[in-house]
Amino acid sequence: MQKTLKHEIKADYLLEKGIHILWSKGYNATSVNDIVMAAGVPKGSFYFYFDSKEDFAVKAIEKYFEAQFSPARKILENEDLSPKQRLLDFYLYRCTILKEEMDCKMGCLASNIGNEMSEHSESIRLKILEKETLVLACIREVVEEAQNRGEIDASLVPQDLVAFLEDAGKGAMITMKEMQSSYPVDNFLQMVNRVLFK
Amino acid sequence: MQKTLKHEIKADYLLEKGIHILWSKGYNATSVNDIVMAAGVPKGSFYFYFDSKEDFAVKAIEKYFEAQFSPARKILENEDLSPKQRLLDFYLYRCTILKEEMDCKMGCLASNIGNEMSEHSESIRLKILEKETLVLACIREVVEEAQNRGEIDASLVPQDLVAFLEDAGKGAMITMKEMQSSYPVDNFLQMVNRVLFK
DNA sequence: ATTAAATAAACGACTGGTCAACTAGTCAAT
DNA sequence: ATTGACTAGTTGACCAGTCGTTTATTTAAT
Repeated sequence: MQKTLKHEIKADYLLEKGIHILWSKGYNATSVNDIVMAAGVPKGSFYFYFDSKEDFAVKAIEKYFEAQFSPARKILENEDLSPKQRLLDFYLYRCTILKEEMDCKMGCLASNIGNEMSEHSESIRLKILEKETLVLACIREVVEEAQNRGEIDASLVPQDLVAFLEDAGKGAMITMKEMQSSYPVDNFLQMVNRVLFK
Repeated sequence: MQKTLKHEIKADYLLEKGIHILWSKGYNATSVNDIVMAAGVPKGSFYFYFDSKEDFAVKAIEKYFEAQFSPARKILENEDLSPKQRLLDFYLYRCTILKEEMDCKMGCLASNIGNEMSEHSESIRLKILEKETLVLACIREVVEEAQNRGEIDASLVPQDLVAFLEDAGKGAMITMKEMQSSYPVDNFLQMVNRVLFK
């Protein structure tokens, strides 16, 4: 068991170092060499901890979601605030991260890799789908709560509304990368306010 | 000048054959070999017609926009219909293309390449930005017309509305690829109707 | 004769992945 | 307590193949 723990720790270290490269350069432009060099680990070790580059990417996506979504989820589940306020805070938080932490240039790892690889790697596609479904479910719960309280137009189908908002955010993120400006994300936020408050 | 014409024709032929590969596989996963093999042309010729792979991509994006946006633009400029109806038709048309012609798997070349390459190729980034700005302007014109006629809520800033809709469509397209389902795009369309009709 | 165009071969660099040799530590049997 | 078998972990050389690009040369049209 000690071995297994140690194994996991080092695999996690590789992931930690590799995620940012994968995030910034995408899948195909990131080489196994890039990853092991960033981690200061010989190439052979990589294949002791991961079956393949694809396997690494799948695990990187998993780790990415855990790291990124956890704090956002806390906002969503903060019982001190009204559901609607939680939703607004949630989107504000995520947009702020996008803009500030990543200089409007990196977007979201899952979205980047998903767009690049969905057609060509089923395991990557399914992993992203799995995680995004989870995120959608969390948001939808709060939307339903808000509708029950009459804070949000109850004629909107929660699933559809949430899917639309997530997609709109996704698109704004990509345009943000293209423009290297925060305008699309700011605009998205303003529109979210408008939709949710209408 | 005859030479130049012939030159252009063959360059165009290369582009035509290469665009679909670039579209489907993305930039990094598409090799110059893939392109010349698809066109049945020896590799050396490629570099007679294009400075580099990057140059090829830039020109492919240009050609792609011309081919894809032209018919959509006609819908937008059809004076027989009201501006609002034109907008609805326009989005319906583009979504239909996305779903049917490409089996929910390919999305939009510009969006794919933009997301993959914006951070790493300034020439690609700027070309996409240029073309998308043009598209935005065309749509905005019709929105303004619709607002003047009172068909669309005049309190919405046209630029912001159009940017938001385009981004939402972009995001829906990516999710469509991830889900391999038309739901995101159908949902987008329904939401557009809701926003424009409100 | 001039020159655009076409071509195959080759370039060095790099790719994802393999592998046999090696180290260090564990544990059971002596 | 010491041994030897075993094993998790480590390592860099190496593989066959591909990458984007360049080149020298040939072909074809003017």
